[in-house]
Amino acid sequence: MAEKLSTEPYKGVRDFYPDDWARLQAMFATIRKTLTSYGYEEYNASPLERAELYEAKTSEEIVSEQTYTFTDRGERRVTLRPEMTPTLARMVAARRRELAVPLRWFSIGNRFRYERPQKGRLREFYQCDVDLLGLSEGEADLEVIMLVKAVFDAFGAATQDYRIRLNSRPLLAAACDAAGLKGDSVRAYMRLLDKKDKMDPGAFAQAVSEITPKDPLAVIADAGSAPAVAAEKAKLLERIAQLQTRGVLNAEFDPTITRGFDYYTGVVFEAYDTNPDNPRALFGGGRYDRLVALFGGDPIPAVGFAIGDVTMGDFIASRNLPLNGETARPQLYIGTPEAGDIPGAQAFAQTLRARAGRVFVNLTEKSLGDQIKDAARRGIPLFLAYGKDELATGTVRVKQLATGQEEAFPITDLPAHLASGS
RNA sequence: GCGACUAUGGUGUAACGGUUAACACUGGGGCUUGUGGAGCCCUCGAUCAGGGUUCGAUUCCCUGUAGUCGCCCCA
Repeated sequence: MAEKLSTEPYKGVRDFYPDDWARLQAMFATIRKTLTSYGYEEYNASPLERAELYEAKTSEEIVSEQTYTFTDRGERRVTLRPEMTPTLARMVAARRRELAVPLRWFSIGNRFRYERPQKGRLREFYQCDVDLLGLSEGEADLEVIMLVKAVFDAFGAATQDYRIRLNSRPLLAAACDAAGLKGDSVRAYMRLLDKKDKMDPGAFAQAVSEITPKDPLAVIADAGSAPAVAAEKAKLLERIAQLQTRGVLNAEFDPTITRGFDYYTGVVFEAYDTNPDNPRALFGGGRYDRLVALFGGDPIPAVGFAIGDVTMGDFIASRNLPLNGETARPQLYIGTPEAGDIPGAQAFAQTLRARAGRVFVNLTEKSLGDQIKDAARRGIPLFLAYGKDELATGTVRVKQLATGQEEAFPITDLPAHLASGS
């Protein structure tokens, strides 16, 4: 070995040691349970996609500079998926005639972005994408936003812990139109709007005046002068009122919510942490009615959102919400007084494993006392020795490490629940 | 892509430009060969990399790398 290998993970990505992975899996389990209870089904796909999939709907510049893209040995350009929605649209379009719409689908997996890592942003992160496809605006939008609340509820978050801020792309478009904005200046204005929260009011007003004499936000505030704006605004406010009656009490209209992406065609929304120290978007999504049609055929309208593991993890930690991430630990440590006891102990363990026990057998030559210490250090709650004494008496003594209490059982009749942790 | 700050055993910290880089935890071993985590003893283990200044660099300077935080971007 000429040079020592680094133990650091690659830039911007994380290692998940068993405790870390268990915590992440616990988060996913909560989300998965909530979504499946609403009839949503899980799908998945390879993280490798053809680069054209992203080039089709966004600029080549973004694909080349902010994705992991390479050319394979067959001269195909390949991208590590930076998001799931194009993959979803591709999969749905491929089987559009055989899938039963409306589709309620979700997917949990990793995404890759080639960017400078910073707070809440890594080069690989996990995300859960939730989508409802095949229905136009209306009830589908409401259900999806109710799902946002359901997921927060499942984590034990209170209504005042977060806010759901809604806006409408058609409303923004109508307001920009009424203010006389066109083309590039619409884009510039939207970018500015997205940053309004971070800017002081004077700077914002100054920046707006450099783009347009008339601020579209003022048009939205006083919609009376523009019928198209008034209609879109009324529709959105009506939707928020409907959410209120369905128990989503923290939904509110926020005309500064834009979402960075072009494919949204209707409602857009973000769930924000109300903790002022963590003013981050926890969930984000919206309606995209024309994306599936990029693959040909009739358009399939869709609405959905995504939950990121980093921001959600920060939220859970900052609120001290419970997350039981230890369920996969072994529950029973079988000690072996002599090395010759191991084959018998393994056979005995096998009877427990067959009944869902999480159990392992000591393979070291440590003394029995050291084996108990070892079990305690590993956080395994139960210990039993399996050697000549047990074989002679036909009983095993199960010791609870936490209390030191022991209970004797016949070898042939050890309750399976002891080892399965329930 | 741009900028700021940071970098010492596995972890957390110390060391004025000057002895053998210190301490705690962790790890390994022992006291202790069929039932405990304590305690005591022993022990492994580090100056991110490369240049420069200097009699002498963990310390000062430069470059690189990595981390953190901003900007850009945000799917």
